[in-house]
Amino acid sequence: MNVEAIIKTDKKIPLRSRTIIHLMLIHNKVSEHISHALKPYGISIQQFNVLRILRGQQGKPANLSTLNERMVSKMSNTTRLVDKLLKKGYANRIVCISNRRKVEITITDEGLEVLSDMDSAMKKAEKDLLANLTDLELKQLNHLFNKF
Amino acid sequence: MNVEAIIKTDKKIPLRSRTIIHLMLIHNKVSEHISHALKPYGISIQQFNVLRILRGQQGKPANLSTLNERMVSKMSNTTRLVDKLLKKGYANRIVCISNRRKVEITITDEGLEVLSDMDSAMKKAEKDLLANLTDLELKQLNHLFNKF
DNA sequence: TTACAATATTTGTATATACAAATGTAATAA
DNA sequence: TTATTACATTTGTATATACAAATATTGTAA
Repeated sequence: MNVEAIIKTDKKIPLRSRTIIHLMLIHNKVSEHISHALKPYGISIQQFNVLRILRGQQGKPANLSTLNERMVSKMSNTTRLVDKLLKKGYANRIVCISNRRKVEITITDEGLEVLSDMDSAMKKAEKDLLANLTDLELKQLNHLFNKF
Repeated sequence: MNVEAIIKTDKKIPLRSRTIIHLMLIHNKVSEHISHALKPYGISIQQFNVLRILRGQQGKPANLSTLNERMVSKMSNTTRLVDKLLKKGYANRIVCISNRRKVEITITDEGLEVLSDMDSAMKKAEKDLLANLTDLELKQLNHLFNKF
């Protein structure tokens, strides 16, 4: 993936700018690929992410602030994100009895089922995207990412 | 930036998944920082990017397909993106006389002026974001990015 | 010349997102 | 008890984005 070729410029881009642009380009590629992999399930990356968090709770309900804390990309409107999962029957939402300001969200059996299908699609997407990187290189990448 | 700490999990995440999540987290951080840097100018990253492309044309007008080709993140609706730049007085749009299906877009003097201010803000944002990375590390990062 | 396909952009529509304000509930202090 | 503040979520609104369909123009073949 050569930056200059992709954005069709013949100018030399300064190292820092180039790194940022490169990151953006790769992010686009990755998120497009993942969205595409999830498309058959009619679910967005964000919704998928929330489902995974709910499963990770192992039965224990999560409230909105917990979800927000654990989401990869925080967004201001977790309410409406959960709305969509409810409508699809993948999640339940009840008002918390001990503190009625809070809300308790759990994943349904149907949610668990589709999620496990999505997992395989996701694994495949990850494998495709990282096909040219060795384990060592992936570790180096993670190491460099730690410096951000 | 430790992935597990940020998404608050105590589970060990497989290397590939971890890399993808890490990338997403860093992208969020970077794009938030940049949006924030551009906020005083009331412009989005996408609009800023189009302005830079227009400047790169050095007077030569660009049409929509050219813009689309050169944009870092392609999007389906460059028309409306340019609309916003027109409304702000940063760009001009005229129908191409040799081929009236096409449209010729140029940057205005005012556009050039604000863009040069935005450049400094952008440079600063890049410097902040990459403060912990040496030139060698940046090169390594770009090298690894090439494998995507 | 007419019909058809290809090109370039625009418009419509549904959905997503950001941000601020509003709502409802609980905790605390006077 | 009554205000006041803090908390958790929801709602309103403006803007952004994805995708498909529509429009307008040009090129080409019968």
